[in-house]
Amino acid sequence: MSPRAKVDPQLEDVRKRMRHSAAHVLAEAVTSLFPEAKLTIGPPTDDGFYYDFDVERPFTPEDLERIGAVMRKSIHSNHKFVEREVTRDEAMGLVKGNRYKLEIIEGIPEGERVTFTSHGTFEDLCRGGHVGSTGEIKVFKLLSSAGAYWRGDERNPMLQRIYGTAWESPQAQEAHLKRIEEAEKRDHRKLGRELKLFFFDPIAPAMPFFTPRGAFVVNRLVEYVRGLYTRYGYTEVITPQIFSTDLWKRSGHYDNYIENMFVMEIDEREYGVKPMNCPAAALVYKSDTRSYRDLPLRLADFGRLHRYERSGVTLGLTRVRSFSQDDAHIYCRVEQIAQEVRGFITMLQESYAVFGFNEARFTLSLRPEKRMGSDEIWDKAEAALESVLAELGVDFEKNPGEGAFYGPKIDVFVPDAIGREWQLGTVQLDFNQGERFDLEYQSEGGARERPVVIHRAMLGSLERFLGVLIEHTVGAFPVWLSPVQAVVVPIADRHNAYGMQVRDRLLAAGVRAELNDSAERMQAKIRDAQLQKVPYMLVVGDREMEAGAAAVRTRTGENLGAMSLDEIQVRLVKETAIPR
RNA sequence: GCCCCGGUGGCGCAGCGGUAGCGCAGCCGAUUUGUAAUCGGCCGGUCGUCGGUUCGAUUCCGACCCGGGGCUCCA
Repeated sequence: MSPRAKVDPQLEDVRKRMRHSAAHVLAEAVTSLFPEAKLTIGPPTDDGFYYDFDVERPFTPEDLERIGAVMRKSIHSNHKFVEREVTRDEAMGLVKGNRYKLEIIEGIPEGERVTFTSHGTFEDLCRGGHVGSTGEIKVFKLLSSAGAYWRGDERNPMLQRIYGTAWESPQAQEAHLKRIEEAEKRDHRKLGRELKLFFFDPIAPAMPFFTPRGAFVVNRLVEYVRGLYTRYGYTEVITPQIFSTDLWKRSGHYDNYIENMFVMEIDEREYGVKPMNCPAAALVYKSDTRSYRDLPLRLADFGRLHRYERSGVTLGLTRVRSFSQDDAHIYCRVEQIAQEVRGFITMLQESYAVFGFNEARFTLSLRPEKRMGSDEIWDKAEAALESVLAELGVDFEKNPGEGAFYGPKIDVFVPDAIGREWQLGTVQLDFNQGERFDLEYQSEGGARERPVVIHRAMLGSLERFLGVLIEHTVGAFPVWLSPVQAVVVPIADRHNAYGMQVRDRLLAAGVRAELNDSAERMQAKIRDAQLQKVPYMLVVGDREMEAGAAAVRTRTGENLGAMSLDEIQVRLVKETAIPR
């Protein structure tokens, strides 16, 4: 399901003007109800608009209602939007006392027009882009208010933002609100509880507990990745959880990342819980002498990571403080970068196709101002990444200056149910770790050389991946990932014994089957299995018992009719196999 | 970290100065039923924590913890 359907550009333009205009009307209403409010900015957004105000106190839901009512009046009056150009001095005079608007005017480049737009008696500094009159704002709804920093900088004062949505017709708005509602039903936090996959407890904030069902899914993902690793030439290591801060000082985390780490003191020695696997990988690399013949060396590590995320930034499974990644570090020569990245991206594409993540977005982040490593190596590395993407036909955006100080990277983003994008996969070249840990290998000529390190994760954090996967599938995992793959539904008590045989046979064949022998009616058992998104329901009654069969129903509501147990077993064994 | 909102049995909610109720789930009993909820009964809550106001607090106030919507952050 694509997060945003394409709409025709003309309609998009009308919506944008309408929403921008709605923001003006909102500002007008707030100004009339709260004369002391200072106006700042109010742009249209993808599906609505907002306006930020500097006010004495935050808005309450009741305020929003009053504001909405005043807006409706203004729209009813159908005031024309009129734009006028003013001189800078005039503009400064018009906004005096409002530091925000002054700042905006100061930011307008010399030679550019400074304009104000008015409707009725309200006027606001504005570069234009409105509908003809307020009456053209067909429908709108104020949705919420929230704090937001001026210019998005937390050192600046906090403003109060009001969010709204506006559409060309009540139907369009209704459809939009409906979409939001539907998306909420897919929220992985809600589904995680309903499907009994995971939960949180205040005793360990932002650290998920996986129940047997959730743990099964996570483990299954790991098994799947391990299967790929075998084919793609990786080996796996297991490393410690906690290291003396000596290691973090050496790796640079102590200087740059310590505020995000869990640190403790034991026996007068300071330790840090690992937030990343790389230093441990470096130690594994150093644990033996390495020759150019050993490269590329691909070391996978599913180690659990802990990061102290600031309170207020965590979100369900998608942003947690305890997680594990399908992480690996590849040690190779500069000339091998392209080959390694190609292999990785190929594997990533293969796996995303398996999960149906067709809308993945790739970004290529290039050298920042502050960086380490020679220009020559950056040239080679960036060229390698870019050529691999081009060669594999991957669409990507370039983000100049966005690379890490230690190397360029490719990130892969996938949207959740409401279109928020989450970074899952990543490949980061690292010219730093070799130096810091004094990593080397012996080359053909016997010289000691530094390997390049490639950090890479495919599914990324398994927790986050699961969260996004739940939203994509609405909890209906592919059969091979389903914690319960089939439920046997006896119609009456006299079918329970046979039902148990059916279940045991499937269990013996490696299918995760359950028997629902409760005193409920068949309908209720089916409903329960449906709600739990169990892919197969095997109904057994007199006829099936007689025939050594089960009536097969799928969670899509399809009734496949009676099938022999042999047939069912073959089908389920096939469908529950981990893809490869 | 910042602004706002919220925390009542496993889950979803109501109540809001006189120590709590509903639905679902669970348990027990009855029912034995052909593709999304059979009926009846029962159990279950120190109303997030700590402190204050009050004769009396789940209800009011404060602090803290946790969650949510945003902002910031995500070397």
